Amino acid sequence: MISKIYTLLYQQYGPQGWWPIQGVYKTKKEYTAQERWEIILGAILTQNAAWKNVEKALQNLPTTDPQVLKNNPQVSTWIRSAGYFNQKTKTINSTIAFFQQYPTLQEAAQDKELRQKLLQVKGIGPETADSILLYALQQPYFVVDTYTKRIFARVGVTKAKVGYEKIQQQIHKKIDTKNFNEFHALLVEHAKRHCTKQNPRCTDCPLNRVCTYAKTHK
DNA sequence: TACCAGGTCCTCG
DNA sequence: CGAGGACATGGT
Repeated sequence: MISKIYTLLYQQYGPQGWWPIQGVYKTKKEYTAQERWEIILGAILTQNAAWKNVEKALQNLPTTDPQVLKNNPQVSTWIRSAGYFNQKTKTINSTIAFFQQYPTLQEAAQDKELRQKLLQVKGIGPETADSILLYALQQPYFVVDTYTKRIFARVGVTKAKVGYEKIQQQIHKKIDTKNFNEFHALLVEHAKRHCTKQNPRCTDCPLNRVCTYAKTHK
């Protein structure tokens, strides 16, 4: 069923080309350090926030250079629009300090225990850690977000309340590593276009033939 | 007005 | 563990 969801969404929406920063990354395979930091910052800023507000915050930053941002008192005002700006400022500082133990981000990516270590950083939970690993460092971890949980629960793949690692493992078993990036992006697009929290649009939903929720909510 | 948006931490039972 | 509250802005 998980593979079927991927196929149906890909047929409907086509390649998404994430991570979504003003279209810049859509054709790139290798990122510069500056671009990787922009992704890391975006991953932190988007915690329970609308992406539009995150973009605004990123545009307010004069740079994504961690040396400039670290412990910079202006950061909390620059990122204000993303919400929770006091917490996120601390998380940004902690994350910059964390990565400074590595010579480069590329070398951090070689650390086999990087995920576990990232989860020790206050403010970095499983979703943010996996967003950093997958999108900034190209490591094979699927990003489970609120959209993934909602769509899977409605379709009937998972129970309403299943843990993060559990649902991630199911996806890791069924989806090819090279498509983790694309699948997550497709789920986000689908959640916004059809599988909204309130009043989902099931009538013309590309998943309605395989969805438990759609069958009971016409 | 109330609710939602690509979470995480802390506390309590 | 799991539930519940705190953290904060901007759009509808």
